[in-house]
Amino acid sequence: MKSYDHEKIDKELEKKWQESGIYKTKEFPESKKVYILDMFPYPSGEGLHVGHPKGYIATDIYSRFKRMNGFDVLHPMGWDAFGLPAEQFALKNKVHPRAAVEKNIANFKSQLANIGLDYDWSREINTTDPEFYKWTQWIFTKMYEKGLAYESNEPINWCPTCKTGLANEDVENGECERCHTPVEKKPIRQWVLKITDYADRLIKDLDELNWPEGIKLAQKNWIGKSEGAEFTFNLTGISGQHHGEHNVKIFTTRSDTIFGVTYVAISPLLANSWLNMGWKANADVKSFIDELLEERKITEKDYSIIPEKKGIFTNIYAQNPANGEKVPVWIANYVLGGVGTGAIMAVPAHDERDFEFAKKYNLPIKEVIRPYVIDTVNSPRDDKKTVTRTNVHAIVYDPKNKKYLILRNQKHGWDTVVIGGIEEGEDLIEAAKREIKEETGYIDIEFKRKLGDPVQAGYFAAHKDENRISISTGLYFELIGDTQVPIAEDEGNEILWIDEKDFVPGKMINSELPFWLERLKFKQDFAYTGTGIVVNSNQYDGMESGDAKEKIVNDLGGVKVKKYKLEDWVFARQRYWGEPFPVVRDEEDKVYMVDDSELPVILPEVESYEPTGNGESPLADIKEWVEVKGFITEEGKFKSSPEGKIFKRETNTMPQWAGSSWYYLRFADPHNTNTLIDKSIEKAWLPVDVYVGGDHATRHLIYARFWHKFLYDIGVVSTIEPFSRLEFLGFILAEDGRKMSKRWGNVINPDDVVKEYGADTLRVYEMFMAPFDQTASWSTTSIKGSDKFLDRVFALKGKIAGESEVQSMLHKTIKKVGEDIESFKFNTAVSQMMILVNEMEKASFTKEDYISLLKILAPFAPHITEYIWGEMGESASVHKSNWPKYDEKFLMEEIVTITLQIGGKMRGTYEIPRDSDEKTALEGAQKHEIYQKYVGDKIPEKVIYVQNRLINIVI
RNA sequence: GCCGGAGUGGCGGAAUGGUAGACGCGCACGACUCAAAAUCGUGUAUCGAAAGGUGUGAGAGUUCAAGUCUCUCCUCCGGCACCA
Repeated sequence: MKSYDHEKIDKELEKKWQESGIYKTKEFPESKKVYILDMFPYPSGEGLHVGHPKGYIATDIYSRFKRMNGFDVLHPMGWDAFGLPAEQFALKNKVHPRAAVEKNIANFKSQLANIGLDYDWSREINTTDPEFYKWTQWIFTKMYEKGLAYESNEPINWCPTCKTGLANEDVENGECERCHTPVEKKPIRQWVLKITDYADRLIKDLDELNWPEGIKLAQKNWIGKSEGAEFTFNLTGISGQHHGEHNVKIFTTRSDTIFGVTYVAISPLLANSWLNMGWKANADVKSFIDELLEERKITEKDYSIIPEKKGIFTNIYAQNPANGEKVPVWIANYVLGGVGTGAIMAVPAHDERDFEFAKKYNLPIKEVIRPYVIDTVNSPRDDKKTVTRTNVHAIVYDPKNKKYLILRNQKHGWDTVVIGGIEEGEDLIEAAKREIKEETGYIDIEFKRKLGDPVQAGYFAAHKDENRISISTGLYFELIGDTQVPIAEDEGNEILWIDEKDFVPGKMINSELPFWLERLKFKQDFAYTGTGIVVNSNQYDGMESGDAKEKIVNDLGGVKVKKYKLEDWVFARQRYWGEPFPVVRDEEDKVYMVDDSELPVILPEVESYEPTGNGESPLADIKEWVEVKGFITEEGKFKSSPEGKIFKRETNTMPQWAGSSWYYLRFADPHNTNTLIDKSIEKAWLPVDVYVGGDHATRHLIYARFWHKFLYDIGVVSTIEPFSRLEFLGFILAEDGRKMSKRWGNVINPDDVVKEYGADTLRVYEMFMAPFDQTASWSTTSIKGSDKFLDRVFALKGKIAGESEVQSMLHKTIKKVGEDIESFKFNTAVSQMMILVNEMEKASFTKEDYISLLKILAPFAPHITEYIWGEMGESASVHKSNWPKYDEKFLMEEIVTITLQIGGKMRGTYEIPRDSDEKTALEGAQKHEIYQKYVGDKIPEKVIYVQNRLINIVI
């Protein structure tokens, strides 16, 4: 039985807080401001499960904490209610989406209220409110004016189930992310936003954001910038009436490998367009193209299929602009039509895909990049001359004893493989065998294989006092007999057989060793895709990859190009429940933006809002809405007028992500009818200081950043990024480890938890159960610990005494809880308060101590702390009190416990006064029986003393 | 395949390079109770009778000292996926 009635307390206090308006945000911050924001929810019909409020509880704690520290806090909440989910819910339940949304919002609000969240509801916003979407439409017109919104008829992703076009971001593995139907390519008229114009800035500005690195990286990958160049290869042998240019453009990021091109490969799509332009290919080629195009249709639907590489020679040749060489042009299925120019220069020696293809069709492989390592231990020295040597590295392995043969240089202590130069008339293998014999005496060895092309290394050779550039070929031998002849010349080397575990970089001096090991272990035959020194490339020989890239592009007529994986944002949906576009067309189909004075363009009420599926929105059927009379103003905008001509409205609607791309601005100035946000208010409250939510790593968070940057460019906002800090939350799974879902019958409703344990217990448990950013499973038993904890806090009230024995722990706790809230480590904050409460139960404490505990617990458990606060006769509200200050002097104990280690092992502890010097600490240790036992009268070899912590006696 | 993140008791998890397992759940025993629940107390990594040994996915390394730093490998989760 609980010692307090949580149901009664919760209800009374929530009512009190609402009435007194203690969470009302000021229009302008008067002191330091903090804007803390949750990713606003889509109010689904299912209501909340216990996972949903986790982020809201965290922001609630954070904002209460900040408020107690003197900040003016903006902590609002609203609803992202347009879009497919709401519409589908409405269709299923045969209600109007607006009615469904209103009902769901009411339900959500009551559920949130149960948890004691401190939102200022006077700032509530809703993306489906015309006063809100007026500004969504307004932003669109500005984008159009700046050339960032355009119409396109290019084929786009189409979901046949949802009956709408989709953005790339809405497609997962070739399926619609909502219903998992394979998407099709369908050419329909679309509004598209030019997000690619902002691609560079979206990458660059990530640097300054305090976001989880993983999210930043995901965005970088999604934008997928690659810098390279386009080269033109002239074609010969292209027959027929091909009326295109007789050349092909290729895109590459590795211009430094252009001398290694041994064929050109084009995509089936490009081949097909050549056919359409009159290329007379032979029948085999034609049917092969058809085959590949068919295959592509399948792999576009199922992205998990990566078909075997195949191709066909076209009888066409392409001339390499670098060396004039004519190389065959192939059609290859691994070259994608939609990427780059749809054609590549193939460099099998340095690209794995080209390598695989070249192997299959017996195409030549030409090495042009040589791996290059600079020795980090014996780095080349500026003041020494440099000598280039070509040599062999003999790796000799004894399979019987599983050992490698090495030489240990006595003078320098180096371990090295057998290395030797190549003498006149010798081949590599002969040279290696001779060296092995001369330096180790072994003669019964068998050559197994060559370890790829040479590797170049730069190092300082101390024994010769010169820098060496060494171009080495690795050769692998196995020992077949023990016969050893006398060594020809003794260079002071010890001949050793060592274990595999010692034949590793770090133990061996050879900086080429990683290459040899990799080639020994994994790849007999491979493409080297790294960078290095350019070889076999005429005047570029000897340059480093990076320099060669630059120079080759400039010299050989390359055109520098930046490419992105990110594509422009397909912004129209052929559905009802979204923001209408502020767009009309005249009879010649010319497009006009609606004049600002006409905004918002209100979404009309309709009887049937089912999607048509023919690429038209349901709005197209409402003639009285679609047709509107008006005229075009001098600024080229549409204004309605009963006397005007007939125009037709755009009938697509905006996607779900439109409103959420800027909603955070509106919270700062939610009722402004003149402008999106007042300039001075924007300057005062923005940016969002802490943004909390999950999911959306690449969609919402890229779209919102894009819109924000645009609004910055047109002077609406004054910061280049919307969300300074992002805290990503981990989800709460059901007790069975699965997602909570009606389908599994494992949903835990927060209302039930609140009823059984109270809101505070729910809050404390959700914060305590795991680190905030980590996914964790709900536990119906573990929550009892949090419940018990609050009960014990309550019980402590009767134990207040006149003197305090808990000062040190209390101040330590104040410090830690504050720091942990600041860094979103709520689980350890709770645990620290538990430690304090445990101590308070055992020791005596004062009223002041107890008040401090209530204050630091208040953000986590606002109801019970406020209740006790009142019972104790304190005035006002605990939530209006100041965060207690901790005093450094209580953090330091007078007597410290020293860990006694003998030889690095923990053997015991003892106590000495704080800040004792080493002598005192050692004396303390020597008194210890453990010391006597392990050390006795022996003189320690070394004593390591870490003040106030530990002493380590090495013997 | 590539890029991230993570592997610690029966479970959730804690640990500025310095006593591994804090805190909580669970469990065991005890108290209270006719009894149970609730509550409180004690114990709880592992092997060992003990002394002591062993332990943070596996293996190496650096260090007086490694869960923590370095390398190799394994497993799980997330993202991207023939991007030239």
